[in-house]
Amino acid sequence: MTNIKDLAKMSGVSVSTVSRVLNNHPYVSAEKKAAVLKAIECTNYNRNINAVHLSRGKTQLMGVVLPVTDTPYFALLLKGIAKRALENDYKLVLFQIDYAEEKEIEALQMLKQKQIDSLIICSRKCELALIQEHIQYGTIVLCEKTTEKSLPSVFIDHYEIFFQALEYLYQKGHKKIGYSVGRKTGSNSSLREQAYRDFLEKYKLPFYSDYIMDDCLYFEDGEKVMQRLRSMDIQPTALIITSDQVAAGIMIECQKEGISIPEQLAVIGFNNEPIAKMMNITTIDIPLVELGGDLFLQAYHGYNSNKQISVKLIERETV
Amino acid sequence: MTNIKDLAKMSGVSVSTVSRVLNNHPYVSAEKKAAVLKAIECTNYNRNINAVHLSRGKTQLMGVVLPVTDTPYFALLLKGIAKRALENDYKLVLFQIDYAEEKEIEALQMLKQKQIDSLIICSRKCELALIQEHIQYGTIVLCEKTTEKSLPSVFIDHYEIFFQALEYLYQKGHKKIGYSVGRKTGSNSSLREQAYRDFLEKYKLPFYSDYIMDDCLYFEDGEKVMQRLRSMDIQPTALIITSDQVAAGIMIECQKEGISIPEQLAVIGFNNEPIAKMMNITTIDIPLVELGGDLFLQAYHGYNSNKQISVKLIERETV
DNA sequence: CTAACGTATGAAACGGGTACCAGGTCAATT
DNA sequence: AATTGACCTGGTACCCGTTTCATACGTTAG
Repeated sequence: MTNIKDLAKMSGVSVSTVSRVLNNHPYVSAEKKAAVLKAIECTNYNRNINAVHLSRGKTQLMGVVLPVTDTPYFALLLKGIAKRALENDYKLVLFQIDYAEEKEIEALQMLKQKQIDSLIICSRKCELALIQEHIQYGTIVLCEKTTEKSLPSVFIDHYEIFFQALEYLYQKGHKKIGYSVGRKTGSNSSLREQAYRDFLEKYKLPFYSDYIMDDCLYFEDGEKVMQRLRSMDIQPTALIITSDQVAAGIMIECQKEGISIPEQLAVIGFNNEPIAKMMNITTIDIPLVELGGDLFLQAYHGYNSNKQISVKLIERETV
Repeated sequence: MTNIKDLAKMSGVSVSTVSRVLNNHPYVSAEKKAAVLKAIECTNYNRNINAVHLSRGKTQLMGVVLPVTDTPYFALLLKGIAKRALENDYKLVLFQIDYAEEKEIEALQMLKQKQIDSLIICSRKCELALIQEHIQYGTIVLCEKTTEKSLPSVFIDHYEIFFQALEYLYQKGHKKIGYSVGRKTGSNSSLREQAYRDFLEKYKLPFYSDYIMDDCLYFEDGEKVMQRLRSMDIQPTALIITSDQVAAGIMIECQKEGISIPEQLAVIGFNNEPIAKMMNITTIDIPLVELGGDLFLQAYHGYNSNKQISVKLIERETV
């Protein structure tokens, strides 16, 4: 492998000059530049980027932490991030960590070790304090409503939108409302539960713990939801489902069983995934691709702001 | 930032000894080791991984080239790759390149520049020859049946399975068979078209160019397919759709329009995505997660083999 | 008793760039 | 004529580990 020194020797200039040519710096005469370029071509030279990284202390690499990539929520988020990364010549290091906290910590380590310049955490498991400790090593952007104002974030107010969806169902006459989430822990789910409890409180409705169903991420989880519903003494008349594909699964299941939607069961989906439009699912429109793009840009520029993304309910035919 | 020299000074040993401790090499006395460890703790030391990379010439980074991440095919492939990466302490650099050839080349560049140790190309746009040129810089694994035997690959024989699906439909009485693909170019699609033409040839069936529909990747493309079908003079009685989610879209569209499946239109999906099971779609089962895992392992170990993954038709209720 | 080997340690070369600083040329301004 | 400043170039410190080589000590086998 030829290196910058070899190039310098070959083209009869100093390494500084070669470096200038490589980086398109000014103040290089046309002849020397040509000589260097020729040497580069002859030797099929390529910079050792690790040396560049070491020297510069930057890697043009951004980490992205997410639990899975095969649900529309994260896939679309990633799509948005990747799109902006492409535009800005940044590479992404993917931490698909399946909610394993130690791998999350590993991502933080990589920031500390300068292997990545910045980090986007789409879904967090570790303590905020731990993240706080690491912001000195690079920008970290979260995708949640942080109470810690010092942490940058792009987020959706899940409390607000969830409350709004509940109110909407209530206005439509529903008093027994259940909901599903991807996992019960996690800040978004906490906010949702808070909204749910506050809603029940407001209208003096009873709380049934089995109305909250977790582990609902995939299409086929719709089946599971319907099974759980069947096992309940008092069945809900409406469901909020935090992913349209799960809602779609529910609809297909209901169709098989002859349960009519929305007459016998109302359903509100989430994310406004393509399937929701197709199946006319009433849903919460979340601009995930944009959101992902904003996450990238915030990490890229190192802005320390908390940007809220507004979302809205789309009325279709499942309520 | 403290570095290895500082540690050496602090603990009264040489940098070599510190390096030995850091890398768990033998031949370090207990006392010195303890002293170094103490210094590491006191200073909250972290290795500059870029220096390690430069020195070692390896990065523990693997590139993954794919056009998009938000279709089940690629999402599941990625899931399989990511799972193995997690197990083997490798990090992935994602090149979500939207079929932009120059970005594919960039990935190859990164291999050349030693920023990544190896590269998985899930879907290729550039010339094989170009890839060939780069194998000297690191392992490259393709996800296609390569005629160039010198390139490692893990693949599905799309010719074989497509022909098999066509035969299956023919046995069921279908003679007007259309199909959809994600994009028309690309080696898998070429193999499919070859199988299609050979099939028509075998049974002396006419070729209609509009029976081949491209750009079908997403759920909502099912709508598009049905629109195209409507515009045809002679409509096919059966379709092979290279993604179950598109097939699902077609089913939902047919349901809206009162077209019964399989009576009026037979459909074979692809991938055996979760939605296929749920909607009872006859499909080609492709173990994508495993396939992804194998891609990783091949890249990881640098095997230079061509591994074929076997797939099979799953009969359900859409044919 | 000595050769051979395992253990322990440090010096220094090496990986390959970047960027600051110093020094020089030449033309334009004062 | 002297000063200024833009342009050009090279030397070299620096980024920060890894690894090889040389050295030295203590023990064991022959």
